[in-house]
Amino acid sequence: MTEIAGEQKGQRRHARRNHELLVAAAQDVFSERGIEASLEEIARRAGVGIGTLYRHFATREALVEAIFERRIGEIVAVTEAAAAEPDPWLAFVGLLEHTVELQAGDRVLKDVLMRYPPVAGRLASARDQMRRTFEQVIERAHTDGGLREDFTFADLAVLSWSFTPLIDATAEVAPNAWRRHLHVFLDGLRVQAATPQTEPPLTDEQLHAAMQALRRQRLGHAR
Amino acid sequence: MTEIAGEQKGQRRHARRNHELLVAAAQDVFSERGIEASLEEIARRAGVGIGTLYRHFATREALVEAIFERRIGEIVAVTEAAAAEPDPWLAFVGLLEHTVELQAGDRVLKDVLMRYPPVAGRLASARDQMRRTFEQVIERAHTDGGLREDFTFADLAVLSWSFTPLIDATAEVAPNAWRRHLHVFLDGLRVQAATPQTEPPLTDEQLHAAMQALRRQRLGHAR
DNA sequence: CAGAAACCGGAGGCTTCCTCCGCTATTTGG
DNA sequence: CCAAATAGCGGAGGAAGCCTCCGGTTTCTG
Repeated sequence: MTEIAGEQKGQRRHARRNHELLVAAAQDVFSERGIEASLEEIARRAGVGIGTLYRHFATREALVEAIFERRIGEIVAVTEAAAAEPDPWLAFVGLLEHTVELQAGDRVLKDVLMRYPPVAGRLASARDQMRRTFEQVIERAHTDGGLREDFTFADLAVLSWSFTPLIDATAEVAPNAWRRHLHVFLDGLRVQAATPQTEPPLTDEQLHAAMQALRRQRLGHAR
Repeated sequence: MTEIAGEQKGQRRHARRNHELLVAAAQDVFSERGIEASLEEIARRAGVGIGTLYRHFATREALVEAIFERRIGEIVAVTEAAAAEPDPWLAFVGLLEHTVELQAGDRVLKDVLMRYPPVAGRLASARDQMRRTFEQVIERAHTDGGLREDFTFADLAVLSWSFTPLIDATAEVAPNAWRRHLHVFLDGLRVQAATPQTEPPLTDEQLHAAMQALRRQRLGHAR
């Protein structure tokens, strides 16, 4: 179904060109209007028929994925750079800060992380790589950084979702407000502050289900 | 524009009846399908033409408001009950827990708080009353409950928004997951855990603007 | 250079939002 | 008690978006 952008012999020149025009137009339109922008407008802006858009990208998700294929390397690089900090606690804090900064600075990215969590598909391997990085940083912070022991990767995922409404609300008026929220949370994440938790962390299965629920609930129910 | 449900002399019997049918149908449909459910379906379910729906409730917001007019007293009561706890810290914790419980337990309420923050309108006085309650509880927790000094009402509002994605994602799979998140945050809110904040709290104006941004950004931009 | 494969674009069916207006039901004045 | 007035009803219809389908066009290949 989905076109794989390869170097197919029989592929017409304009097909590739249209593919790129569409991705570029989608990038523009999504960042102006949000991830729910009209696909017809994207086709119009790309100077292409709506049918062409749908042939290249069978779903809105496919279009989003194509946009992120361009940027995913950069995102992975940011997380790995943060992980390179030698002090375990500072690495942990930096990783969180840079992750949220990325979300706060790019509306499309934020929407994607919220609404189209990469539960599967071509971006999955990048996601897995990021997960490993996060887990290493958490591990280091546990053993030698003063991070409370009961904090898991799933907690981190959940935490990153929680910033979305805050970022949406304050983007125009106080674009750094999220830092205040994170600061308090970080104070609660130090081992000295920790008080026994009663609620267990999400298991991997629960986390996976939660990501899918997020995806479903966000836009439209009947599909 | 909006009908004021009074005891107008010249008002026909069926007008009032339809008003109630619509509110009841809206309650049902919104809780089944979410706050974005089709208004035409609400009209169908109420056994009424779409035109009638729009005459009674000029906008979706008006319909939402009418639903909450029924429940707002109960919500205020919950917050005041929590505030009645004598121990200042426990009162603060209980207030937060009960507020989030309310959101987690009622999909429509959660959506409303997120998407239609009562920035104005008939529900404003209830909102103001709740704000006073919250501020009193915060004040008590500051002076005698071990709450960190830099925590303000605006922080609390922002905090309550932050639960939405978490609740959405985990409602089916781990309906108490939000408690874990809140627990960490509360650990960070104790004065012993507090570390100096660099980012100032939102001012009232910023909070107001943030609420309006939330309202706008959520569903549809051009309206 | 012609046949074939790949590709294009938009018409059209469907859904939803919201407005407008002809019609019905209820009320009220004579 | 009967009509004129008026509050209220309901759905047709325009606008916009989603997605499918298919006749026509472009590009490649032999």
